Amino acid sequence: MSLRHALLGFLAHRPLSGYDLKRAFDQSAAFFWTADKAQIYRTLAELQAAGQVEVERVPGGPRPDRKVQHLTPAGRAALDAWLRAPTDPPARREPFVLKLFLSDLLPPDDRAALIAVELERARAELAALEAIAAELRASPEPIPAGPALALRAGLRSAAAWVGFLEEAGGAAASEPPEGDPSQSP
Amino acid sequence: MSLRHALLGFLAHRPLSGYDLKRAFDQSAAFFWTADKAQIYRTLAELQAAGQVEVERVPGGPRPDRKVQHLTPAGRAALDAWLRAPTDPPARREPFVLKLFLSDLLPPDDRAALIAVELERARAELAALEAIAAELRASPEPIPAGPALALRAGLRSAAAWVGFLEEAGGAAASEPPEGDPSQSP
DNA sequence: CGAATCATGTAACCTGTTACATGATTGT
DNA sequence: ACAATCATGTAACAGGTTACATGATTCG
Repeated sequence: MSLRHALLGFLAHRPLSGYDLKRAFDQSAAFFWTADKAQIYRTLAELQAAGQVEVERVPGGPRPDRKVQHLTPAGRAALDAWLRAPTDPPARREPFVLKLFLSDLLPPDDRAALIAVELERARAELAALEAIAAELRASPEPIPAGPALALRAGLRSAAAWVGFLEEAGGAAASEPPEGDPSQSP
Repeated sequence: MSLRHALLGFLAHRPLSGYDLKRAFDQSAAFFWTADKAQIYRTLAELQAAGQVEVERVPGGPRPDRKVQHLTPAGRAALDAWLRAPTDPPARREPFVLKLFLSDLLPPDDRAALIAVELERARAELAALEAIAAELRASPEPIPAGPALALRAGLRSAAAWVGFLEEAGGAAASEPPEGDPSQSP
C-alpha cells in the first residue's frame, strides 16, 4: 500500500499531473518500483479524498486539461510519518528462483539454458544501471544523496545477481558427469 | 500467476493436501516465495477445474477429510512447459529502496536510523539462511541440485544486501559535515 | 499517411490478504 | 484450563493489470 507514499514523495519535490507521475516513475524509479497508470489515477483520487493532495486544473488548450496535484500539509505529514515508520519486509515472489528450485524436474541442459537466459537479462539490467550512473557522474549537477543511495543499492544487487548466475552457469555447464552441485550451498 | 506452477511443482514430488502445501511453502520456499492459505485453496480449485490435479479424499477420522491432490499428466505437462518458458521479469516493488530514494526529505539522523534498522533485519535473514545451509551440509542425505541452487541464490543476494547496507550505514554515519555521499553511485 | 506522444480517464478482471468459522486433539 | 496444532474452507477487501475510449499534434 505504499504507492500512495511514493506519489506523495514525488509531489514533495514539485507539483505534477498523473501523467507526469507515470513518467517520473518510469524514468527514475523503474528499477525499484513500477507503477501502473490506471492505478496512479485511482490512487490520486484517494489522496484527494483524504485531503493529502489538492488539484489545480491547468487548461490544456486542445488537449485535455492537466490536473496538477499539489501536496497539502496533511500530505506532507503523512509522508514524513511513513518515512520514519518501520518498513514492512516486502513479500518475496521470485519466479526465477522458483524455477531453479524445481529444476531437478528438467534435463540438465534445460536447466543450463534457463540460467543462461537469466544471466543475459541480468547483465543487461546491470549495464543499464551502470549507464545511468555514468551519466549522472558526468553531469555537472550534484546528485542528491537519496537517489544516489537508491542507485547504488540497485547496482550492488544487480552485480551480485550476475555473480551468482555466472557461478551457477559455470557449475551447471562443467559437471554433468561427476561432482556434487551442492558442495557449498 | 505462477502460484499455479509452484503448486504443481510441489505436487510433482508427492501428492499433498492444501494444508501440506502451505507448510511445504513455509518450510522450504519461504525465502523466495510466500503463499497465502486462502489463495492456495482457491488455486487448487482452479487446477482441479483445469484437470491438472485430481483429488483423493482421505477420511480424517475426527478431523475434516484430507483432500490429497494428485498431479495429472496434463498438470505435469503444464509444469514442464512453464519451466521451459522464458521467465517474465518480476515486477519490482521495494519499499525500503523507495524510502532511501526519498530520504533527502528527512534529517540525516533519521536516514541513518532507517538504514540501521534494515541492516539488522538483513543480517538476521542472512543468518537464518546460513543456518539452513549448515543444517543441510550436516545431514547425511544428499541435497538435490535445484534446492541447493535456490538456497545459494538466497545466500548471495542476502549477503550482497548486507554489504550494501553496511557501506551505506558507514557513509551516512561518518560524513554529516562535509563530503559528497554520491561519490561512487 | 501512419505511428508516436500528449493527457485524460473508466471497466473489468486477476491476485493476494485479512478476518471469520468449525471442531477434535495434544501439549503446558 | 488454555493455547496450539490439525484441516478444512468462505467472504470481503485491497492492490495491481489489461483493455477500452477519446482526440489533437508532431515526427518520420
